[in-house]
Amino acid sequence: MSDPPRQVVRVLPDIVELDKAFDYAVPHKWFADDRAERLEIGSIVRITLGPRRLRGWVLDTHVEPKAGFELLPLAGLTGAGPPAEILDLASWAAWRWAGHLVSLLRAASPPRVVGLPHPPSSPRNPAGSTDGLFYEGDPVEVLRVPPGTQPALEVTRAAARRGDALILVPTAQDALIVAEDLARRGVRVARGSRDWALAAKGATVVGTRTAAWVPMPRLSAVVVLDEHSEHHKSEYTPYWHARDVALERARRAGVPAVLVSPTPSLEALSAGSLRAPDVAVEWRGWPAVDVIDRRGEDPTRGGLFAEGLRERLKRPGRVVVVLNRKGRARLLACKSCGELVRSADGRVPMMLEDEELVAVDGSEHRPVVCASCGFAVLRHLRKGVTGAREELAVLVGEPVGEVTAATGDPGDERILIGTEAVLWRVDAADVVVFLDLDQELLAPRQRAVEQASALLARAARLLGGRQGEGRLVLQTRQPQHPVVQAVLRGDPQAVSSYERDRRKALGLPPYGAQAMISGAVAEDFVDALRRSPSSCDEDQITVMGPSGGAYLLRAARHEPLLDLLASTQRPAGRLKIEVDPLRA
DNA sequence: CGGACAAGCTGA
DNA sequence: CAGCTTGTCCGG
Repeated sequence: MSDPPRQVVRVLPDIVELDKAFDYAVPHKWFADDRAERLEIGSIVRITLGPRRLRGWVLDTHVEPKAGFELLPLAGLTGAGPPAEILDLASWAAWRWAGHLVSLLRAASPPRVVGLPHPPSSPRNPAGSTDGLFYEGDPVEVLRVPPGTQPALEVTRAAARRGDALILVPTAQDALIVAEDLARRGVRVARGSRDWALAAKGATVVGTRTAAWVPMPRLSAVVVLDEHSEHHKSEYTPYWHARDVALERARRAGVPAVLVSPTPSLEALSAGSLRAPDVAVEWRGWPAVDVIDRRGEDPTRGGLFAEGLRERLKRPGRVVVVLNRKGRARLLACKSCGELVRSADGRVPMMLEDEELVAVDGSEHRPVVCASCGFAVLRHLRKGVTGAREELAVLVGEPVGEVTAATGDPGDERILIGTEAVLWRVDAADVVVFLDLDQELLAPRQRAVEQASALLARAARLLGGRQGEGRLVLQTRQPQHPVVQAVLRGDPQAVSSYERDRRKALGLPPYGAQAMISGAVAEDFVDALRRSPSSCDEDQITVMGPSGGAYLLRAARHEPLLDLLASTQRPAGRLKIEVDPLRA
């Protein structure tokens, strides 16, 4: 009927579950104006699909049209989208986190319409001197910096001196601090995806995790601050990690990356080479620590507050008390010797179930007897934040404010108590108390040790380094635990080694691959995986579960597991896949 | 995904 | 057999 199309493009509609591309003709009149010319890979267009008008991304600008097939014309050209190299990066991420490309393209697209095109046009940030902060020829570097100092700004300044740098930070507050610091130094700064168009013209980019996707035509370095922070991980499926996206991006662009953290993750340490400061310097960057060993207490009374805690709370200044009691913390302690009831290897707490002790991960059963002294009477250790607040107010004889993830701004009480959320609601403190550190250390999660370290590092940042008056107070029955010893000595190395050995032995990420599969159709999907020819041969993928409706897949390496997940047809219905889950 | 359409169930 | 539900297929 109509003229044959001069140009055919392939478009991915913005519908997550569809996950299928369609071809359209570029309208003839787009050649009369400049729209055909400005249409490029990643451009955001409007299409007609069945009865619907939808947004979509151009995946390919020159597709061989199928003969004898009438194509619909594109319905409109909306604006700029992720450029070709970001689209490739998003495809890689879709594989890496077993998700739909559409979800990642949403993260990689400008929040508001941006006009076309976006050639690198503006004046360059001068690419200049490299100073010792970037090792040439060592593509990924892990910089361990103690929490109480602020050398992170030195790193971001050094990165910006190299040219356009991508700087990822955990929170909007951090982004503001870094961006203002650089702007004061005359650096052209784009604030993450909110300044998408500016970034696309060429600038140093500072932002939280979505900034990992912003176009940067002249990327020259990548920096991730507090790379260990869970803020860098997406809260929605697919659960992509900005640190890993940024590392892949740096690798592809052939530019150096620096991962900065007081407590580097094993993922970081296995991606690059570690640089730590002098032992004495690092020690000074951690606050003074008070460990209150609760094993020696009279176990018949005890409660949340050890003897001696009251004086520490009476120290002048802001006091923050942390009690993480959201999940079911099921801790038992011996009534005689006070030792926590744990599995034989000491990693997992045990609870009472039908007249016997069962490890919370089900790995062990034994009779109700304390393993350390043989006493057969145990008691529960429990109490929530609200109850604790009232008790604490009585103990110190002054009002105490309560902060949880759900409450608003903290009041003006001198003493605050809350879940770990309280550590993000203030920006400085004179005393931070962990009422029950054992709950963190023994949480039934693979990453419990790393997460506990991260909490302590956050607290340490609020307190400042050892030259100040800040005090970190830890109530625990495990004073010898590597996490406790590490803060005490201001040296996180021991935790890294301990965790590395443990995870290597168990084949846990990053020394192995995992995927947690849940949702209504999890069972169907896992059946399909089992039937897949590639799952039964040499790749050795094991399926565990279901436990609480979720399956856990494990493999020695990521590639075979991710390839299997990507190549298996997903049944219709709710399916959640989390690669290398943080909990579990 | 959301619609179109076909095949199955129900009611009187 | 109308009227409704459920399932499968398809869109360019």
